[in-house]
Amino acid sequence: MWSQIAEDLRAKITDGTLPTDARLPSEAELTTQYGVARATVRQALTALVNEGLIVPKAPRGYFVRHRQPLFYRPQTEFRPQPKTPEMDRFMADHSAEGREPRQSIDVSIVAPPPEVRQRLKLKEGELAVVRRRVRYLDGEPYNTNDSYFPLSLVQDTEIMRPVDIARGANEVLAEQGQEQVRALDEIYVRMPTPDEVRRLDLGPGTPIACHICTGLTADGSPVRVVVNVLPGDRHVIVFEREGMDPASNDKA
Amino acid sequence: MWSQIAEDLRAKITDGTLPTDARLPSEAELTTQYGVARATVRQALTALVNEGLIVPKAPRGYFVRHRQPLFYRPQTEFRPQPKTPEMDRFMADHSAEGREPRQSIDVSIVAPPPEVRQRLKLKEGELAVVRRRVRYLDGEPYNTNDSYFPLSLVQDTEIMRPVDIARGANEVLAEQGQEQVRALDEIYVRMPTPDEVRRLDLGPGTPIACHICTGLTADGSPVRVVVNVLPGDRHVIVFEREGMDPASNDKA
DNA sequence: GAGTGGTCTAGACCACGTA
DNA sequence: ACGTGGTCTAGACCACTCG
Repeated sequence: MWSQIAEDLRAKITDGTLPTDARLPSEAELTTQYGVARATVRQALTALVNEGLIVPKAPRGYFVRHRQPLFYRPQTEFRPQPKTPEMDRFMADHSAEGREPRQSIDVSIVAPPPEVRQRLKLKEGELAVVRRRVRYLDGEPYNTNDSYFPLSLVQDTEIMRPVDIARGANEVLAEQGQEQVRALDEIYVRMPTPDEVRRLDLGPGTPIACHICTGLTADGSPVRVVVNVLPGDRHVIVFEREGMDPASNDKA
Repeated sequence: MWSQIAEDLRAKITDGTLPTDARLPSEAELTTQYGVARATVRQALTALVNEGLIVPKAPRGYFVRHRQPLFYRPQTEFRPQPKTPEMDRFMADHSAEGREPRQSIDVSIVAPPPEVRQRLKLKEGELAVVRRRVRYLDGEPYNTNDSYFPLSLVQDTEIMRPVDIARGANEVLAEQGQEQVRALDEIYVRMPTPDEVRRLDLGPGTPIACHICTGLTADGSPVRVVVNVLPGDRHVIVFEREGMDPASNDKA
């Protein structure tokens, strides 16, 4: 039974018999060891791969994956904070720590995907400007950050140029009379699309958090939608709260 | 090539040719249709299952999975809110909406798992009280909520009884001179353990968010750790913010 | 060249719902 | 009774990397 083999190996991983980065027995070894066909061993190993516990490295074997808190990076994203002007916060946060942050920016005019179109309250066919970015840390892709703006609001502004905006996009929006004063954050958890796998170089068994942030003006009309894709193996979302009720929906 | 088959089917799902709940062609049909062996078709289908796109239903076929926002449930968890006394917020929130909330409670004394032990700053071997709960909505498991307290703090209090605590656990802690005034929230995204799959009845390809909340007193010592496990297909984490900087670490 | 995983074939038997 | 997916076998060839 393949699930038995998987269970054995899983136990050895979680109890430390097979530590991080250790090499598992080869498929051939496991077939003789358990006296089953190779496909059966393979099914067990595939299960562990999809659980995110191990990773197959081409012609060298299966290896125990790095444990979760690899990048134990408290994201300041969800902690209300004073503005950090002059520089993108991602860059500022991480370059202060001996890491090497880098990002690619790419600006284009697109028909926004449905989930963005709805949040921006655009009609079918209306266009948006998207600033698509991939952030890297020490050369590894860390997350993506796609900011969508209604084309009508930002046409001919700095936002359409594929470089950092030193003042921040909010300033630019404010100049257009579209100051953003409120935001709605939604976080979805799901498996990545093949596109996301490519863009972020995700291993198998790596789920992602999709953080969609909708920025609103004082009168409640949306002026931007930011879609962040955060690979689960590289992110811990952290925030602090003051106040009495810590356990969230927990009272007892 | 199995990835070609997967791509074909994936396209049909995302473009709506195969809508939600539609039945895919059977493995046998696909083998003749593509002229390949069954195992090859199977590999393609398994990939889609692990992406969370389809679900195999025992002897009836593969079906397109419900789309993400099944329970489009704004969680109030992350929005600082006034206390709702008298009743567990989970129950209050959802019974107000024609849903049927239910929860099981089970209290025990345990050696806490490492991630809890560290956050409670307990020494190796020190014990904790855990109130383990599974929340159900309309009969389906919705999430789990395990609250850990240092045994020394809550011995012989209401917290050790396996029933709702009307006043809320915070009140009880406060009476012990351990009022919680601050909290640290961490959210991890990963694939579930087999345990979690059982407890929450998770389908394949369903990642989870693990929300760990550490409650602190005024002097910074931890008094409780709550581990919430939120299945990705049943949760959208939502919160609102006031203030200028909506796009999180996004400035440009 | 040897060993690895990646892919594929062509069978087989089973449990299980549905008709 | 039949068709479904779930499991398993016993092979095969490949591309790749390593020593």
